[in-house]
Amino acid sequence: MSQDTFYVTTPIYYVNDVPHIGHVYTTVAADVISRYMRSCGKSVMFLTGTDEHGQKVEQAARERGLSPQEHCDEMVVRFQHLWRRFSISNDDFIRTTEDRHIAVVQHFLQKLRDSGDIYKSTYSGWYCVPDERFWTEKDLTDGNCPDCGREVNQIEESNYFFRMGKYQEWLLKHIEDNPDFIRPESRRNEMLGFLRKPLEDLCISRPKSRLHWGVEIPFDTDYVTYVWFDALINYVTAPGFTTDDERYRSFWRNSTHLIGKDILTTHTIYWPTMLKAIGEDAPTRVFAHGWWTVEGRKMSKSLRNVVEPNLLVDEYGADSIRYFILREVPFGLDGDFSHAALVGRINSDLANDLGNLLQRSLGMLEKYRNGIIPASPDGGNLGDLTRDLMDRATLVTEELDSHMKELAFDRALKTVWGFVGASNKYIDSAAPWTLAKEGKDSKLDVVMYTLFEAIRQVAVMITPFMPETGQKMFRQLGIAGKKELQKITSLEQWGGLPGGTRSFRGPALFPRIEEIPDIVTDVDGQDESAEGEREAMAQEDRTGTAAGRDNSSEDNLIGIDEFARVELVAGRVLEAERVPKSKKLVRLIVDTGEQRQLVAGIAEYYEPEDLVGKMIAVVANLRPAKLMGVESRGMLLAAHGRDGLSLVSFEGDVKPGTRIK
RNA sequence: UGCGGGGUGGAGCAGUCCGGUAGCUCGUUGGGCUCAUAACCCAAAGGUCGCAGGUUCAAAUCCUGCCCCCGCUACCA
Repeated sequence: MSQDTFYVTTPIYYVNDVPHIGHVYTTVAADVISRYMRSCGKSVMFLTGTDEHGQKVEQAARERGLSPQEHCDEMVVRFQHLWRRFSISNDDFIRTTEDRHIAVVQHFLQKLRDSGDIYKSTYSGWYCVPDERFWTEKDLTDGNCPDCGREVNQIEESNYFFRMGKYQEWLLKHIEDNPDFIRPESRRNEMLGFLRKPLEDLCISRPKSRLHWGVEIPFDTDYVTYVWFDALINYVTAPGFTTDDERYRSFWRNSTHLIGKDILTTHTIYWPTMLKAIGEDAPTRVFAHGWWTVEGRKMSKSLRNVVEPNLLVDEYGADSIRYFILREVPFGLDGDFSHAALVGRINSDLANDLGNLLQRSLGMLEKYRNGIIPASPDGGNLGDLTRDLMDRATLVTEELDSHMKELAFDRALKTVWGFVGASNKYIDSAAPWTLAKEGKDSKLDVVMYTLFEAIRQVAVMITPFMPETGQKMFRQLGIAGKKELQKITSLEQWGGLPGGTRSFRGPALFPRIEEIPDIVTDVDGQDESAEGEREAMAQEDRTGTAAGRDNSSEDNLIGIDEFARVELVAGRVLEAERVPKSKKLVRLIVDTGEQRQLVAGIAEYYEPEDLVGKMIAVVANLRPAKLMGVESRGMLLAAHGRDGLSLVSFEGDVKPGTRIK
């Protein structure tokens, strides 16, 4: 029974996030494996959804003047709509703010409480009021908030903790005994390494005074639960934990979590121990895939519009993108998303190899057999060429299956494309045009039938990856309505395609793309600002509040008020010396009305002694930072390009501390 | 600066753990075919496997040192 079920999940995406290629990647992978398993006749459950609790959501909602729930209801649509565009076939979509989920989280918490695995503890630490964040002693920068540099207060706080440490040995053994639990192997080793250190207990609550928008702890209404604790439980909520036990168990027995490599710890340490503590099994498999760079660079705000998923679908179609992201890079490794590579794949694999195979075959069928696929030749003199192709089909089906079970999507596709190549070669070797010319009708029947059965098998195999394309192919093969002939199960035996089927030649599956579209053209020439944008992006990822303003990325104009916030002053360099062991840093004491210490990365261009006495321009209200242990309060201005660096200076006499506008 | 990843024909990669003809895709060149989306099929050219030492009968692969690139971090234009 359990062998016939298959359960796969994506992470629940943070509802504030702007959907990007990473979200698409995980979700498409989950979709492909789901479609494949269904095609194999399994009972499949495919779950995705959104994580809707937490402070950032609360905050973003407040800024928009909405209730958190209203805010979520609006934001969630961006994911749901995108998944429709990408032909995602999820069976359920869970939102952590749904009653069904909240009930399970509370049940979970109560059960842990009852079994004694939750305890309350008081500790003290440092709290940054404006940031609403808690820091430990060692987080602090010069006694201030490491995030904003502002003052922090020592407070005492009580919270609930889950006795995670108690399960360390069990978990270690579980990982050792189940080599497939954490995949790929490099990630498994990483977690085994992680578990060499003692596993600490996990804080699972937040006082409502700090955070309201969350699942209330059932045994203490002054608290809500930690977002991760809430989020992970979605995986058992959806299949019916506590509400439909039979269904839940049948799916949980064969469960796969697909995740990005950044959330490995939560899924392979927190989650299994949480389940263990309430007497439930760990998920069967957690597979962590890699990250995408874009055009060779880390994804940044400016690059993001280059891979904005909706634009990609507009430009290339969902199937091409689905194919590319799974074909280009082994699942589990990092990869690069470049339009040149994408266009290369589309032209070479999809247009030339696959599309052209169908097109030329249909052309011949029309020419030689009026578009009707001849009857299946019964046994006898098939010839070596035909036999070879049939044998190869069997092998390919088997290979595909083993790759799919391993989630090795790239190899699965390579295998199928090997067969596409063999089919193209079969045409050349069998030379139907010669057979037609020479009037060798029965031989031509054999070749045409073999060819179309091969194409049908290709269509079946690629349908999980490219569902629209699969359907187009079935339509052209004249078997659009014959669902049984579209499933992997129909490949067990050669010859499913009925003779006498009328084909419908349609437009090319994938027209060649001759030029790389101009969504890419703004990629270059942004090097100067790449740094800042990278930072902006990182910031945004953390806060996730960019949704409203993200679409205005072209417009980087600021208002005078915004500029006015930057406090620029003139300053005289009093002292300058190299920061020991640094490559570029110079420590400066500058008189800007008051004396302040700056650290500037200009040592490659200026000798410290030459700087003394110079007037420079300084950003005075920059957040202090520590560079190689030396505090810098402000930043000097300089022009910096490929060919060097030049300090901004003044034309006439200026008094230190003079404001620059 | 620390940690991690990497340097293999024009491009992108595999091979490195477990030494022994250096492989794949794209591109290039030549040929074939004419059914097809200038597509398909065949063939060829093209590589000091980052550098320098060492171990070995034999090193892309093992050892030592060095150089360079990328990511996180760090050294704020």
